[in-house]
Amino acid sequence: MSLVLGGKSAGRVSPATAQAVRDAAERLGYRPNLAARTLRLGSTRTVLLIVPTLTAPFFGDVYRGAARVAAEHGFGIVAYPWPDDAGPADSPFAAPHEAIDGILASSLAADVASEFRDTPVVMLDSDPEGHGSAARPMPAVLFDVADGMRAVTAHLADLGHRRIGHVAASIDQWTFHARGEALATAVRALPGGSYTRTSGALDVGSARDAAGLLLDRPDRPTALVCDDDLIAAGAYKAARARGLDVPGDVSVTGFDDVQLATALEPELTTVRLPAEALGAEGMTALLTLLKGGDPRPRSLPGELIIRASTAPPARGSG
Amino acid sequence: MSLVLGGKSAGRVSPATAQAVRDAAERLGYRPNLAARTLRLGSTRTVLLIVPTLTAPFFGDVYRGAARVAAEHGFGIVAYPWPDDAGPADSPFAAPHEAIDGILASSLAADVASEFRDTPVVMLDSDPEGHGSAARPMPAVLFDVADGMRAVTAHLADLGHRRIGHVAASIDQWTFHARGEALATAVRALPGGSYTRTSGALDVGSARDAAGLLLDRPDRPTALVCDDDLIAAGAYKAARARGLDVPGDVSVTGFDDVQLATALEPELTTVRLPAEALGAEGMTALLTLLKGGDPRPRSLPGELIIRASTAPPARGSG
DNA sequence: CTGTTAGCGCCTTCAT
DNA sequence: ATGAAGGCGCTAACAG
Repeated sequence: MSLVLGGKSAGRVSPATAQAVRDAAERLGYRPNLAARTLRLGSTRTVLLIVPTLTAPFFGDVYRGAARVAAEHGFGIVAYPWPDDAGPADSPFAAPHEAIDGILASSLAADVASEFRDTPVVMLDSDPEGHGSAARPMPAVLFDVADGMRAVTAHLADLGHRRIGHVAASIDQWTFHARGEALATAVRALPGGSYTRTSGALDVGSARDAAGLLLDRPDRPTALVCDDDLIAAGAYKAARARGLDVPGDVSVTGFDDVQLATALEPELTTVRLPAEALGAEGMTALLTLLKGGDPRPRSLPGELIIRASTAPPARGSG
Repeated sequence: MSLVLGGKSAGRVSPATAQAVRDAAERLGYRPNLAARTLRLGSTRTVLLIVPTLTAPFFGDVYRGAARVAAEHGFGIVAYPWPDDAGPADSPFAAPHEAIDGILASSLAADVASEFRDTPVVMLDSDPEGHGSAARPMPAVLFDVADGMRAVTAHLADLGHRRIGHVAASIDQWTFHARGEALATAVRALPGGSYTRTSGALDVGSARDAAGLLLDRPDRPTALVCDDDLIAAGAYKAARARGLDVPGDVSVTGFDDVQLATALEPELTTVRLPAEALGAEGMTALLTLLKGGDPRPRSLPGELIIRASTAPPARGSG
């Protein structure tokens, strides 16, 4: 009968019959029942993309990239926004667990990964090292944030900066840990380089206060490297509140290149991350994993976008 | 046997047996199979939340609100980011259609709603009137954007503004049409009020150019009302490029109160929309719809947040 | 080459 | 108060 619709008709049913069946199906508005198929096959051909609400600007691009390669393989993707303030405690996985074949977990806190022990998972922009009791590295696709931070440092060094302040995000995510380490290393490797650091929550007010601490030091940094673009907006405010010009008196850099970067005045020098590629590579890795393969780790380079928030340090302060 | 797990054991199985079964289930790591249950019941207890990628700032809050009331009724929610630039043409509904019980469609373009003729749907912040061939109003929960625009107008009028320019988003969404109409009406109702308007795409550059057109007019408006916060950022840029101070020379207002509003300098006067409530009310309406009821339309008021981007017009220009 | 059948795991009905 | 059985719609294996 309707095994035509499965696409298995090749060499089974006569083309004419096949067409007739298809026509009838179309006419009656027939739709294959997903639940029955899932029950029979034992797989849903659906993967769950977990994103943190807070870091959402990317989300659309990551989804698009993942959805594209998923579609090419007959998979669908649904998104789940992980509550920002939630540890692994309140796992909302009542339903999904049985309803999906795999998980793409983007930018999660270090220890939530342990939630999905029994479902294939690829970490995106997240700590590949397993945390908690049974530490075991997991497949991952990362942004090469270290390379991005080195590019930022090199750019500032070229301009003549040596005293560099880091306004960090006090968020327990791999990406921020990696950003901080890479920056500290790069600045300290600079001849005469000095690295100072404060941190705050991921909102404008906290970032302003954190940046202010750095700007009030006697040996005030000539450049503020911020963990992301929103923090950079806070740094702008701190500078302005002290009558300091950006970039005349302090250079400021961001990270991520979200829309905010060009909304600010002056426009922000920042690092653009290939979010869509992250989603696509992640889905590719998950597909490999589901086929029993062992996806090799990938790291996607960012791109330094130089705008108007960086300039040579004022004379006498460098 | 395991009908204990269905919670139907009350008055059927002895408590001791029930407990024994539950223990065994726990020990063996038993999980009910979702696909089988779905097949049997014919419902998935899952609803799809469709959000536009572009207007995503809200998304997290809408989801949270919807998920909360969904969970209270044993429903789960998955998110689907609708491609911004897509009309109804490339419907990606191959899979979801059969896998869900209902749809919450947020901030969609006017004509995409016709896609889901055969699935219960509640429109969020979207045109409740059916478009296309078979126009039929659909259940909806809206933001009372008209009220918000009236509040903006009243605030500006109180400050002494009469010549008000509207920097509109040229996006075919109910919310923007409604914002525009409400503003035009409110301004024209003002004694001596004059309303002028330009529009552009939803990005900073386009908004800057659009706002610039207004600022270059001989009878330059003393206040620029923007369709959303991002557009307001563009208006700031246009003003600054012309040596005009905000709010000294031009007042600027936004809409939505996203994070950007406080990242800008000066901080933006805007209208805060209750996104979480939108999600919650929407889910409640959908639940009613699924039970065969007829949810009554709701409209959720916003709140004018007065910050530093509005001030009385400069003397001689009002 | 084509049609028939068993059974995926669950819930509901009916028989004990 | 408990156990047995049918069937949801699909696909893969098998019989014709």
